[in-house]
Amino acid sequence: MRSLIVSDFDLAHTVQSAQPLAFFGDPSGDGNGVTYACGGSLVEARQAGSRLEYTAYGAIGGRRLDREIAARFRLEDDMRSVYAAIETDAFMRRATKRYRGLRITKNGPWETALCFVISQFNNVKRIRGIVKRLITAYGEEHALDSGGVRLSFRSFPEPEALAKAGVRDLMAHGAGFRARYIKALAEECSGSVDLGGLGGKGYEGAKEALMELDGIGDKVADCILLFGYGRLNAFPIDTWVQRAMERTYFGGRRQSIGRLHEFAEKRWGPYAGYAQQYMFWAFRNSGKGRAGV
DNA sequence: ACCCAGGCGGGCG
DNA sequence: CGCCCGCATGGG
Repeated sequence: MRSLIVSDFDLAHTVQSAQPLAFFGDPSGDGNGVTYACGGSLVEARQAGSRLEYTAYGAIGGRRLDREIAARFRLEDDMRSVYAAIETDAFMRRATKRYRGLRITKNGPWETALCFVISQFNNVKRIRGIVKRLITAYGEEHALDSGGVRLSFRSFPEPEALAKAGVRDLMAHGAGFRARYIKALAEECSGSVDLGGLGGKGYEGAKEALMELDGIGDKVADCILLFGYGRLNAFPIDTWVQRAMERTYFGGRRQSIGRLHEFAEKRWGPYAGYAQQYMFWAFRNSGKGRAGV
Protein backbone atom coordinates (compact mmCIF):
# COMPACT_ATOMS: atom_id res chain seq x y z
CA MET A 1 0.00 0.00 0.00
CA ARG A 2 1.35 3.39 -1.01
CA SER A 3 -0.14 6.77 -0.32
CA LEU A 4 0.00 10.47 -1.05
CA ILE A 5 -1.25 13.51 0.82
CA VAL A 6 -3.74 15.36 -1.36
CA SER A 7 -5.69 18.57 -1.13
CA ASP A 8 -8.63 19.87 -3.14
CA PHE A 9 -9.16 16.25 -4.11
CA ASP A 10 -12.30 14.13 -3.67
CA LEU A 11 -12.08 10.61 -5.02
CA ALA A 12 -15.78 9.86 -4.55
CA HIS A 13 -16.93 12.82 -6.61
CA THR A 14 -14.28 12.07 -9.19
CA VAL A 15 -15.14 8.40 -9.73
CA GLN A 16 -18.90 8.99 -9.62
CA SER A 17 -19.10 11.85 -12.11
CA ALA A 18 -19.61 9.86 -15.32
CA GLN A 19 -16.05 10.04 -16.58
CA PRO A 20 -14.45 7.13 -18.46
CA LEU A 21 -13.02 5.78 -15.21
CA ALA A 22 -16.58 5.59 -13.89
CA PHE A 23 -17.55 3.50 -16.93
CA PHE A 24 -14.78 0.89 -16.92
CA GLY A 25 -13.72 1.00 -13.27
CA ASP A 26 -15.53 -0.48 -10.29
CA PRO A 27 -16.37 2.01 -7.57
CA SER A 28 -16.20 0.52 -4.08
CA GLY A 29 -19.33 -0.01 -2.04
CA ASP A 30 -19.07 3.28 -0.19
CA GLY A 31 -18.15 5.11 -3.40
CA ASN A 32 -14.92 6.33 -1.86
CA GLY A 33 -12.66 4.02 -3.79
CA VAL A 34 -12.21 2.52 -7.21
CA THR A 35 -10.62 -0.49 -8.88
CA TYR A 36 -9.53 -0.38 -12.51
CA ALA A 37 -7.42 -2.30 -14.96
CA CYS A 38 -4.27 -0.54 -16.10
CA GLY A 39 -2.56 -2.57 -18.77
CA GLY A 40 -2.04 -6.01 -17.26
CA SER A 41 -2.27 -4.72 -13.70
CA LEU A 42 -5.16 -4.09 -11.39
CA VAL A 43 -5.05 -0.80 -9.49
CA GLU A 44 -7.01 -0.04 -6.33
CA ALA A 45 -7.32 3.48 -4.95
CA ARG A 46 -9.11 4.76 -1.87
CA GLN A 47 -9.28 8.04 -0.05
CA ALA A 48 -9.11 8.46 3.72
CA GLY A 49 -9.31 12.14 4.56
CA SER A 50 -6.35 13.91 3.03
CA ARG A 51 -4.63 10.62 2.25
CA LEU A 52 -4.99 8.95 -1.12
CA GLU A 53 -4.08 5.28 -0.66
CA TYR A 54 -3.43 2.91 -3.52
CA THR A 55 -2.04 -0.47 -4.37
CA ALA A 56 -1.67 -2.57 -7.47
CA TYR A 57 -1.56 -6.25 -8.43
CA GLY A 58 0.62 -7.12 -11.39
CA ALA A 59 3.68 -5.61 -12.98
CA ILE A 60 3.13 -1.99 -12.02
CA GLY A 61 4.39 -0.77 -8.66
CA GLY A 62 6.69 1.63 -6.88
CA ARG A 63 7.38 4.95 -8.51
CA ARG A 64 5.72 3.86 -11.71
CA LEU A 65 2.48 3.31 -9.81
CA ASP A 66 2.91 6.69 -8.14
CA ARG A 67 3.16 8.30 -11.57
CA GLU A 68 0.13 6.37 -12.84
CA ILE A 69 -1.97 7.62 -9.91
CA ALA A 70 -0.73 11.19 -10.23
CA ALA A 71 -1.46 11.22 -13.96
CA ARG A 72 -4.79 9.38 -13.75
CA PHE A 73 -6.21 11.76 -11.14
CA ARG A 74 -4.38 14.85 -12.38
CA LEU A 75 -2.88 15.44 -8.95
CA GLU A 76 -0.56 18.07 -10.40
CA ASP A 77 -3.42 20.37 -11.38
CA ASP A 78 -3.33 23.64 -9.47
CA MET A 79 -6.91 23.65 -8.28
CA ARG A 80 -6.60 27.11 -6.73
CA SER A 81 -6.00 28.46 -10.22
CA VAL A 82 -8.73 26.26 -11.65
CA TYR A 83 -11.31 27.48 -9.14
CA ALA A 84 -10.18 31.07 -9.53
CA ALA A 85 -10.79 30.76 -13.26
CA ILE A 86 -14.13 28.96 -13.25
CA GLU A 87 -15.90 30.53 -10.25
CA THR A 88 -17.19 33.32 -12.45
CA ASP A 89 -20.70 33.57 -11.00
CA ALA A 90 -23.07 32.25 -8.33
CA PHE A 91 -24.03 29.18 -10.35
CA MET A 92 -20.44 28.08 -10.80
CA ARG A 93 -19.58 28.86 -7.18
CA ARG A 94 -22.42 26.63 -6.00
CA ALA A 95 -21.20 23.83 -8.26
CA THR A 96 -17.59 24.00 -7.10
CA LYS A 97 -18.66 24.23 -3.47
CA ARG A 98 -20.95 21.22 -3.75
CA TYR A 99 -18.44 19.04 -5.62
CA ARG A 100 -15.17 20.44 -4.26
CA GLY A 101 -12.24 18.20 -5.14
CA LEU A 102 -13.79 16.68 -8.27
CA ARG A 103 -10.98 16.20 -10.78
CA ILE A 104 -10.90 15.59 -14.47
CA THR A 105 -9.33 12.15 -14.94
CA LYS A 106 -6.75 11.26 -17.55
CA ASN A 107 -7.60 8.14 -19.50
CA GLY A 108 -6.26 6.45 -22.61
CA PRO A 109 -7.46 8.01 -25.89
CA TRP A 110 -8.85 4.72 -27.17
CA GLU A 111 -10.83 3.82 -24.05
CA THR A 112 -12.10 7.38 -23.88
CA ALA A 113 -13.17 7.32 -27.52
CA LEU A 114 -15.03 4.04 -27.11
CA CYS A 115 -16.78 5.11 -23.89
CA PHE A 116 -18.03 8.33 -25.41
CA VAL A 117 -19.11 6.84 -28.71
CA ILE A 118 -21.27 4.56 -26.58
CA SER A 119 -22.47 7.56 -24.55
CA GLN A 120 -24.28 9.27 -27.41
CA PHE A 121 -28.06 9.55 -27.03
CA ASN A 122 -27.73 7.28 -24.02
CA ASN A 123 -27.83 7.47 -20.24
CA VAL A 124 -25.07 6.99 -17.70
CA LYS A 125 -26.38 3.80 -16.17
CA ARG A 126 -26.76 2.08 -19.50
CA ILE A 127 -23.38 3.30 -20.76
CA ARG A 128 -21.76 1.61 -17.79
CA GLY A 129 -23.61 -1.62 -18.49
CA ILE A 130 -22.64 -1.70 -22.15
CA VAL A 131 -18.98 -0.98 -21.40
CA LYS A 132 -18.88 -3.71 -18.77
CA ARG A 133 -20.42 -6.25 -21.12
CA LEU A 134 -17.90 -5.36 -23.83
CA ILE A 135 -15.06 -5.79 -21.32
CA THR A 136 -16.44 -9.19 -20.31
CA ALA A 137 -16.87 -10.31 -23.91
CA TYR A 138 -13.82 -8.78 -25.59
CA GLY A 139 -11.34 -7.72 -22.91
CA GLU A 140 -8.15 -9.71 -22.45
CA GLU A 141 -8.23 -11.90 -19.39
CA HIS A 142 -5.43 -11.53 -16.86
CA ALA A 143 -4.76 -14.04 -14.12
CA LEU A 144 -2.43 -13.03 -11.32
CA ASP A 145 -0.98 -14.83 -8.36
CA SER A 146 0.36 -12.26 -5.94
CA GLY A 147 1.51 -13.63 -2.63
CA GLY A 148 -0.78 -16.62 -2.78
CA VAL A 149 -3.80 -14.49 -3.64
CA ARG A 150 -5.17 -15.48 -7.01
CA LEU A 151 -7.26 -13.02 -8.91
CA SER A 152 -8.37 -12.65 -12.48
CA PHE A 153 -9.81 -9.70 -14.31
CA ARG A 154 -10.30 -8.41 -17.82
CA SER A 155 -8.76 -5.27 -19.22
CA PHE A 156 -10.43 -2.82 -21.56
CA PRO A 157 -10.98 -4.38 -25.01
CA GLU A 158 -8.38 -3.48 -27.63
CA PRO A 159 -9.46 -2.03 -30.98
CA GLU A 160 -8.29 -5.23 -32.70
CA ALA A 161 -10.68 -7.34 -30.63
CA LEU A 162 -13.69 -5.14 -31.37
CA ALA A 163 -12.78 -4.83 -35.04
CA LYS A 164 -13.27 -8.59 -35.30
CA ALA A 165 -16.64 -8.49 -33.58
CA GLY A 166 -19.84 -8.61 -35.59
CA VAL A 167 -22.27 -5.73 -35.50
CA ARG A 168 -24.97 -8.18 -34.45
CA ASP A 169 -22.83 -9.35 -31.53
CA LEU A 170 -22.23 -5.77 -30.42
CA MET A 171 -25.95 -5.14 -30.56
CA ALA A 172 -26.55 -8.25 -28.51
CA HIS A 173 -24.51 -6.59 -25.78
CA GLY A 174 -26.93 -3.68 -25.83
CA ALA A 175 -24.95 -1.22 -27.94
CA GLY A 176 -27.99 -0.46 -30.08
CA PHE A 177 -27.53 1.70 -33.18
CA ARG A 178 -24.00 2.57 -31.93
CA ALA A 179 -22.82 -0.95 -32.80
CA ARG A 180 -21.80 0.03 -36.33
CA TYR A 181 -19.96 3.08 -34.99
CA ILE A 182 -18.06 0.89 -32.54
CA LYS A 183 -17.03 -1.58 -35.20
CA ALA A 184 -16.02 1.11 -37.70
CA LEU A 185 -14.09 3.05 -35.07
CA ALA A 186 -12.32 -0.11 -33.90
CA GLU A 187 -11.35 -0.90 -37.49
CA GLU A 188 -9.99 2.60 -38.00
CA CYS A 189 -8.05 2.60 -34.73
CA SER A 190 -6.56 -0.82 -35.32
CA GLY A 191 -5.60 0.18 -38.86
CA SER A 192 -4.75 3.48 -40.47
CA VAL A 193 -5.56 5.77 -37.56
CA ASP A 194 -2.97 6.38 -34.83
CA LEU A 195 -4.92 7.88 -31.95
CA GLY A 196 -1.79 8.34 -29.87
CA GLY A 197 -0.28 10.49 -32.59
CA LEU A 198 -3.07 13.03 -32.29
CA GLY A 199 -1.65 14.08 -28.93
CA GLY A 200 1.03 16.06 -30.71
CA LYS A 201 -1.43 18.13 -32.69
CA GLY A 202 -2.97 21.41 -31.64
CA TYR A 203 -6.48 21.44 -30.20
CA GLU A 204 -8.21 22.44 -33.43
CA GLY A 205 -6.26 20.04 -35.61
CA ALA A 206 -6.78 17.12 -33.25
CA LYS A 207 -10.51 17.83 -32.98
CA GLU A 208 -10.84 18.01 -36.74
CA ALA A 209 -9.04 14.67 -37.11
CA LEU A 210 -11.22 13.03 -34.45
CA MET A 211 -14.40 14.23 -36.13
CA GLU A 212 -13.34 12.42 -39.31
CA LEU A 213 -13.84 9.14 -37.45
CA ASP A 214 -17.09 7.20 -37.37
CA GLY A 215 -19.49 8.12 -34.59
CA ILE A 216 -17.42 11.07 -33.42
CA GLY A 217 -18.94 14.53 -33.73
CA ASP A 218 -18.41 17.83 -31.97
CA LYS A 219 -19.38 16.70 -28.48
CA VAL A 220 -17.64 13.32 -28.41
CA ALA A 221 -14.49 14.84 -29.91
CA ASP A 222 -14.34 17.34 -27.07
CA CYS A 223 -14.85 14.55 -24.53
CA ILE A 224 -11.92 12.63 -26.01
CA LEU A 225 -9.75 15.75 -25.98
CA LEU A 226 -10.67 16.49 -22.37
CA PHE A 227 -10.61 13.04 -20.75
CA GLY A 228 -8.28 11.23 -23.16
CA TYR A 229 -5.70 13.86 -24.05
CA GLY A 230 -5.96 16.14 -21.05
CA ARG A 231 -6.86 19.24 -23.04
CA LEU A 232 -8.44 21.25 -20.25
CA ASN A 233 -9.74 23.89 -22.65
CA ALA A 234 -11.99 21.33 -24.40
CA PHE A 235 -15.66 22.02 -23.61
CA PRO A 236 -18.06 19.17 -24.43
CA ILE A 237 -21.64 20.38 -24.81
CA ASP A 238 -24.23 17.70 -24.11
CA THR A 239 -27.93 18.17 -23.44
CA TRP A 240 -27.31 18.90 -19.72
CA VAL A 241 -24.63 21.50 -20.28
CA GLN A 242 -26.64 23.13 -23.05
CA ARG A 243 -29.71 23.43 -20.83
CA ALA A 244 -27.67 24.60 -17.86
CA MET A 245 -26.02 27.35 -19.90
CA GLU A 246 -29.20 28.47 -21.62
CA ARG A 247 -31.00 28.77 -18.29
CA THR A 248 -28.12 30.35 -16.42
CA TYR A 249 -26.66 32.73 -18.96
CA PHE A 250 -29.25 33.24 -21.71
CA GLY A 251 -32.57 33.62 -19.92
CA GLY A 252 -33.74 30.21 -21.10
CA ARG A 253 -33.42 31.08 -24.77
CA ARG A 254 -32.10 28.44 -27.16
CA GLN A 255 -28.52 28.92 -28.31
CA SER A 256 -26.56 27.20 -31.04
CA ILE A 257 -23.69 24.92 -30.07
CA GLY A 258 -21.29 27.32 -31.78
CA ARG A 259 -22.55 30.21 -29.72
CA LEU A 260 -22.14 28.23 -26.50
CA HIS A 261 -18.58 27.22 -27.43
CA GLU A 262 -17.76 30.85 -28.04
CA PHE A 263 -19.22 31.84 -24.68
CA ALA A 264 -17.33 29.11 -22.81
CA GLU A 265 -14.00 29.91 -24.41
CA LYS A 266 -14.33 33.57 -23.58
CA ARG A 267 -15.50 32.96 -20.02
CA TRP A 268 -13.38 30.04 -18.83
CA GLY A 269 -10.63 29.78 -21.45
CA PRO A 270 -7.91 27.25 -20.62
CA TYR A 271 -9.99 25.67 -17.82
CA ALA A 272 -13.30 25.46 -19.69
CA GLY A 273 -13.17 21.67 -19.38
CA TYR A 274 -13.23 21.87 -15.60
CA ALA A 275 -16.08 24.39 -15.78
CA GLN A 276 -17.97 21.96 -17.96
CA GLN A 277 -17.51 19.00 -15.62
CA TYR A 278 -18.68 20.88 -12.53
CA MET A 279 -21.59 22.38 -14.46
CA PHE A 280 -22.58 19.04 -15.94
CA TRP A 281 -22.50 17.13 -12.67
CA ALA A 282 -24.10 19.83 -10.55
CA PHE A 283 -26.92 20.51 -12.99
CA ARG A 284 -27.59 16.86 -13.67
CA ASN A 285 -27.91 16.15 -9.95
CA SER A 286 -29.96 19.23 -9.17
CA GLY A 287 -33.74 19.35 -8.97
CA LYS A 288 -33.87 21.01 -12.37
CA GLY A 289 -31.66 18.40 -13.94
CA ARG A 290 -33.55 15.65 -12.08
CA ALA A 291 -31.84 12.32 -12.69
CA GLY A 292 -30.68 9.50 -10.46
CA VAL A 293 -26.96 9.01 -10.14
C1' DA B 1 -47.87 4.19 -21.91
C1' DC B 2 -44.76 7.96 -22.52
C1' DC B 3 -40.43 10.42 -22.25
C1' DC B 4 -35.68 10.86 -22.25
C1' DA B 5 -30.69 9.84 -22.20
C1' DG B 6 -22.92 12.98 -21.69
C1' DG B 7 -25.37 12.89 -30.31
C1' DC B 8 -24.35 11.66 -34.90
C1' DG B 9 -25.05 11.25 -39.84
C1' DG B 10 -27.60 12.32 -43.67
C1' DG B 11 -30.92 14.88 -46.29
C1' DC B 12 -33.09 19.06 -47.27
C1' DG B 13 -33.85 24.10 -47.94
C1' DC C 1 -24.45 27.15 -42.98
C1' DG C 2 -29.06 25.76 -40.14
C1' DC C 3 -32.84 22.69 -39.28
C1' DC C 4 -35.04 18.12 -38.86
C1' DC C 5 -35.33 13.39 -38.62
C1' DG C 6 -34.32 8.51 -37.47
C1' DC C 7 -31.93 5.74 -34.60
C1' DA C 8 -31.86 0.86 -30.30
C1' DT C 9 -32.58 0.29 -25.70
C1' DG C 10 -33.88 0.41 -20.95
C1' DG C 11 -34.93 3.11 -16.81
C1' DG C 12 -37.97 6.54 -14.50
